[in-house]
Amino acid sequence: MYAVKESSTNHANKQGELSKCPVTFTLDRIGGRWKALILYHLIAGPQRYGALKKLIPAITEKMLIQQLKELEADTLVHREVKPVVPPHVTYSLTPAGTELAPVMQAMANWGLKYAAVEVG
Amino acid sequence: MYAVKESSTNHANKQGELSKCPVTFTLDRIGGRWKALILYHLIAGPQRYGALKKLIPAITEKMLIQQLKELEADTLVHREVKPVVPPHVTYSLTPAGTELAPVMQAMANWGLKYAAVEVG
DNA sequence: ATAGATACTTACTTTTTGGTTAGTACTTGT
DNA sequence: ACAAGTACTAACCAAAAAGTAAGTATCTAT
Repeated sequence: MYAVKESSTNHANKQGELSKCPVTFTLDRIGGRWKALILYHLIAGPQRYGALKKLIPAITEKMLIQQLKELEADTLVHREVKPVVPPHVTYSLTPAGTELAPVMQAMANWGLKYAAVEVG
Repeated sequence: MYAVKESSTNHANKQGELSKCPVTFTLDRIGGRWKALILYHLIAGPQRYGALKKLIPAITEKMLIQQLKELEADTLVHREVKPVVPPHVTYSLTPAGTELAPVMQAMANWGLKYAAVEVG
């Protein structure tokens, strides 16, 4: 016979939630499938909405806009609208977004090295 | 009246999938809510399963083990079992995992800086 | 005999994320 | 009058990720 299990639930563990570690803080803003990728493509400079769509062909319009909005809300990207028709909207990194560049750059470096390993 | 929409679906865009960018490659292995955090806590050195659980109180056992397994399958972490009872299992970074440290370190740096901004 | 320690495993449910498909606004050029 | 171009928006549904709660194995110490 075995003793009754104490529980390994998230709820029971939530006590530690407030004392978040810095990595968790960052992950909360740039985690997910798309955000780091979007930010990466903005490092080189501002991009129009349509340009981002082309740079990240796998993303759907819904996701691209949703993620851009969230990044904007977190003040990582800046959105600029030229009042013309058809619309002309440009996205760029804010200072806070720019300071994330090392993260994406490190990812790119690692990816370059190990993608090559797996192929070759 | 409007023209019929072409489609902005993922399927239609999948042509670009093979020519993956290096960031996507990296994200495929360390993306998600937990992996970067786990790797971060292994930078300082090998950790037992139970130690990781304490270092990351918000994670459930199921997730911790599942993520560790995936990281192991991607040869980012190494799992070592001492054949004793009770079990004694140690996780550590592989060379490939170690080379990801700059990513997590950059995240930690940014997190430290901007978490402070939000509070202060 | 049984409780304790450690590292898992499994079945099930909920939550979150993402995809599909369609539509809108507005102005210029034909 | 209408098609084209650009940047969205919204309703609905499916899939993936994560959470919950419980159980298992094995040896040591009591």
